[in-house]
Amino acid sequence: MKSEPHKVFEQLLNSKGLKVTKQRKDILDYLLKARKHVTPEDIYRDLNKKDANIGRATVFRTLHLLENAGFADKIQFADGRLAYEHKFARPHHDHMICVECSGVLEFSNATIEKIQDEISKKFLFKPLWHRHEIFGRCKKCNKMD
Amino acid sequence: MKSEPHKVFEQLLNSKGLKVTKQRKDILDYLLKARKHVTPEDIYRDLNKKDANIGRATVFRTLHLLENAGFADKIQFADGRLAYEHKFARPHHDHMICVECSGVLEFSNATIEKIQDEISKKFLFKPLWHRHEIFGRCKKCNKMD
DNA sequence: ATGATATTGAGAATCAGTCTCAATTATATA
DNA sequence: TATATAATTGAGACTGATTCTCAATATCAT
Repeated sequence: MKSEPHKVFEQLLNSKGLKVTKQRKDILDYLLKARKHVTPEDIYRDLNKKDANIGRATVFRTLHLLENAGFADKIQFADGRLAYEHKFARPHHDHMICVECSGVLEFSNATIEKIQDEISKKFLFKPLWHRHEIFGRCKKCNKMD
Repeated sequence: MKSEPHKVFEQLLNSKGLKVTKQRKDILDYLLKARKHVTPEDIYRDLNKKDANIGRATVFRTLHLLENAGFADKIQFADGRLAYEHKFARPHHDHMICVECSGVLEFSNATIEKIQDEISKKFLFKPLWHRHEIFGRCKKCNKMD
């Protein structure tokens, strides 16, 4: 049986006249099962380990599709590498990113969000999305100094 | 006569056993005079228009140097392009970035900064720097829709 | 001025991401 | 189910940004 996210994804594809392909399902699956942020290269490598072969281009194309549909979000590590996470049944949150181990902690704060909106309004700026990342050393990496 | 930032920069170089070269001074100068965020390519192009020829590698090397020393900050536009600004006599601030025209507005808010610190403390995360960018449409670009 | 050392620019190399295009696959409809 | 149409695919060429390599050059302490 299909999981809810797969259903929702297929609805999106149908509504746009796009096709439900094995590759698209595999990539969504991979994101759903990942316990952490994954890079496009992770997806490419791991999916090719198994049966299917899947091109790099398809990985990027599908990630953009998911991102634009609001089903995935990306973050960027301190060295510039991009990584993705799915957004199904996950409320909005921002990240603390360890500069040593690239570990990611999540946080969210209603007051910050509210102030952001007020600031935007004051500048007549229409916010579409934001990125709030705190870079530093996580508990573990901080100990080792 | 030398501006204060140049003095401070040369002190840094001396303290690290690095040399004060024409290229490094030119790049700092360029950043100090720029009225907006500039890309490495801007710097490369404009400095080569004049007398000096300066390599791309040197532009990147010097920007990293300035960034690590805390004399420059970078932001990233919606399409991923990087741009730099100097930080001399400029208090900390964050950015609103227009997804249409790449225009940048600055904001800063003490309450947000305070909450960030509290959150970090709660997670035993040692914050080093942060990036808080709101992407959207500026007043001008919003009108045109 | 000299010598030790850091820095430089040119161009090769790398890397992530995009593009092109012929072959393949999904889907609507007969 | 077979067929027609249009979207999708993977391979590999391409791009643009950044880094690397290295011989030539510039800085600086002496």
